[in-house]
Amino acid sequence: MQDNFKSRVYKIIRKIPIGKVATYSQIASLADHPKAARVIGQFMKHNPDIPATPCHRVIGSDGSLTGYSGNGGIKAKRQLLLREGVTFHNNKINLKVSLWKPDITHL
DNA sequence: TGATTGACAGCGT
DNA sequence: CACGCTGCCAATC
Repeated sequence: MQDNFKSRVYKIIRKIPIGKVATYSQIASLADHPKAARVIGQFMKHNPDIPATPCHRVIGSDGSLTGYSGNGGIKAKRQLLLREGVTFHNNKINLKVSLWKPDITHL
């Protein structure tokens, strides 16, 4: 188990529940590298564990879809999220409703 | 070892 | 509101 930034990112993404989405920046922040949002995208593109890493649940800071190397590209990504119950607003996701909340450990 | 890349973010126009 | 440029970071070639 390496504490590589990469592995950590994957772990975080795997924790994203269905019907929710997380932003690159947010994941990067959870991975202790708030500025490394771009790197997240690179790991996603490589996507070493497609079934385990729902990269389609990772979106831009605005709630807009970016990238996606899958078949259909952005369109497919949008469809996938819609299918999971994410509320879209034109071409953007309603973060107010669908943004994933990283483990609320305390409280 | 060094340089380039890239699925972002933020600010300015 | 839409588009463009710059800054940042780790991985990959």
